[in-house]
Amino acid sequence: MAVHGARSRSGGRPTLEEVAARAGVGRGTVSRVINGSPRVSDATRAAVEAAVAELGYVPNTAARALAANRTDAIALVVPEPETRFFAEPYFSDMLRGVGAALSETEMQLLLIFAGSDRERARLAQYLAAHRVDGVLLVSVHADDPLPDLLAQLEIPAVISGRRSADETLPSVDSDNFGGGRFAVEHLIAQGRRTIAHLAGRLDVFGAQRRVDGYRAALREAGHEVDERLVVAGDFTEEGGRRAMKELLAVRPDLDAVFAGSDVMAAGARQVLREAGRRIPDDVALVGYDDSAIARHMDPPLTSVRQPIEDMGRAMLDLLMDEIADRRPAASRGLERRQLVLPTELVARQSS
Amino acid sequence: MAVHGARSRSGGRPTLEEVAARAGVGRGTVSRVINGSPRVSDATRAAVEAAVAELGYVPNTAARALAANRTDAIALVVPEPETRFFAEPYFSDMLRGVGAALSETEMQLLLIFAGSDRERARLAQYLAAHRVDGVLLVSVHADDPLPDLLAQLEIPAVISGRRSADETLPSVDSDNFGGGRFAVEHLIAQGRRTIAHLAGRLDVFGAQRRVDGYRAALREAGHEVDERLVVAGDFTEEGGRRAMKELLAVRPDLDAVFAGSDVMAAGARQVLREAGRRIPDDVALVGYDDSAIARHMDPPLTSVRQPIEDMGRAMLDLLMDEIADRRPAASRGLERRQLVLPTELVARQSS
DNA sequence: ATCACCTGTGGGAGCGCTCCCACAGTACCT
DNA sequence: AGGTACTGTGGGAGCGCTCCCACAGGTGAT
Repeated sequence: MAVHGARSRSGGRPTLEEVAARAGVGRGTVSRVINGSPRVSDATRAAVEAAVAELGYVPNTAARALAANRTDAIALVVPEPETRFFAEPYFSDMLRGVGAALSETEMQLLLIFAGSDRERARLAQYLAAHRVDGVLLVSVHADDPLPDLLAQLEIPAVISGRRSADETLPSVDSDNFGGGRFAVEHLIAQGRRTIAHLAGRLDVFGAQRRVDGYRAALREAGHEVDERLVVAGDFTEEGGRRAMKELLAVRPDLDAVFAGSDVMAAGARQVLREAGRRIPDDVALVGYDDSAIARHMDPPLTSVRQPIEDMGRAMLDLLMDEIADRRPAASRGLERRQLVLPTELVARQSS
Repeated sequence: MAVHGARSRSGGRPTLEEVAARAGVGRGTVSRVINGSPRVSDATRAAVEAAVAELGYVPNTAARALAANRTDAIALVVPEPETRFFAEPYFSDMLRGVGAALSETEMQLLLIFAGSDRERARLAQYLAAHRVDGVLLVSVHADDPLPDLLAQLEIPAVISGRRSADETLPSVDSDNFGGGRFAVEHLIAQGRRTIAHLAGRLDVFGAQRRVDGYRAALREAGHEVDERLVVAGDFTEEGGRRAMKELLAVRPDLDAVFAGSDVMAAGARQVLREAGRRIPDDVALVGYDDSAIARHMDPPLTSVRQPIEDMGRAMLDLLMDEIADRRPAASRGLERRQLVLPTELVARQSS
């Protein structure tokens, strides 16, 4: 038994018990001080804090998680093939926002990719094991089974964007409708008459809303909406090229293009240039996302900016609320749990 | 005591004990099966596996961590203000490599930013609490105290790049010397005579090595090295502009520029264009990193590519080895623990 | 003085695993 | 026949916390 008593497997780190002995109090009292309980006298608290400092005590997370049945960790789940995700600043900005908000808490962040089937299976294991207290879901498609899995496991989750107009999960979205409208209003104000729209994937709700905004702006300005001017790309550069060629074939007289992403705008620019159209002289071009590509394009691309960092921050705040208020979910409405943040136009030389 | 017996705080998830009862074996045997011990008969193993499947058993990570004193988690620590990091594809590619390698293990990945002092303090807490089994260090400066802290806490770590020629940590680097040399050899092959170098921060070892490669290529080709042609930037666009102006003032006859990063090349391009130099006709331009910016620049930028994804993968492999082989560190040499991966030139229209 | 009720505190029990000792059973030697 | 050495198995002890019950000592009403 001496063997057991002496093994000290945790690398000699002090335990609660040792802190308690040092401070001359009981284990429970130290626990109370560590966890900020008010039911401790000032003198005792000071003594414990001194002992903690002297010993360099740091709580053992695993023991705490086991005893309290929580993990103090949340996951940011990216259900995309990672490639697309990193191509745009969307992800990094969001991560920055989350990170900033996170640093005000004791939570830690796990980054989980769930692009491949294999990664999906791993994720399901993680969640089933309740290794996180909550989940941030980024860029989820309408038919993704993940939200259902989360609901079934009763794991709090917040989604970025909405899957449809009647999203059921707590969510943080940006004003895609407004973004589309701003872009088109701007082009109209510049005197453009024939404005095309390179839409994103229409099964993405946000992309759909941008189209709605495009149409609304045209109508409000008294322009008629020619549906041939709306061609769906798939958010990629190649998709942008393809759609732009189609557009040019159908309406060679167009004098402005609003693309649903900067990457698609980059594809469109190539095609326009090859067709001998000057930007912005012959055709004005507006992108979406305000990414690095927009700033470095030639000419620099006018683009619609979403406050992605703020969205990340807001998502974390919402999630923390979800985790904290574990009352029966039905007792609260969705009103306060769905945010829509504003978008803005960043004008550059392409329009 | 009925109260305690019935509380089932883990949300009704099955425990090892329950699996054991179901399979008609002891706790230890189930543990052996779960952990892949060979000391279990085939029949028993099958019975346990059946019970695991029927019950949907998933091990409790916290309990395992507590009992075994390991966490099955590693951290990717980014000691940079996040901003710079995401601006380049470096980070995302590395993360992709790490992620790919990770999916072959049971480990989970924590992403930790340690840019601000506040974040640093948090990180120190994490590490002191041994919340991870190992650390991947990305983009560490020569004078960073982090590696020492890690060594002191005896936490395995692998670093990307080297802090100096005699790096002590296990590391994965790319061939910066070769990269610099390829760029300059390429320019010489194109018939360029006066080749300038926009260097990065010279306190970054990799940037220094690129300069060495630049000099070596010139010498090997019998060119003389004019030190006025080497100006240090700071990896930023603004730094690129500043350095390019300086270069143009000192040697207006230059006909090629090798920039230590694509972002600096973008800055240089602006200045060159303002000075009326055509690219590549008057001045050839080569960047470094082969980032998205390179592909979208006008004209598309020739750039040196590092196999960053492979580096990420290699870093994880090394780290797993470090975690596994916990023999006295002195018993192994550094030879097998420092990798240098090749770089290659991606030629485009700017040269 | 008696009771009720606070505040502050100590410590037992338990979280779900892993580790390891003990031991039954079998196989192979001398 | 008796040893020796495996292989496979069960289960006690323990990891370091949190939760919560028990209780001491004080305060104020009766």
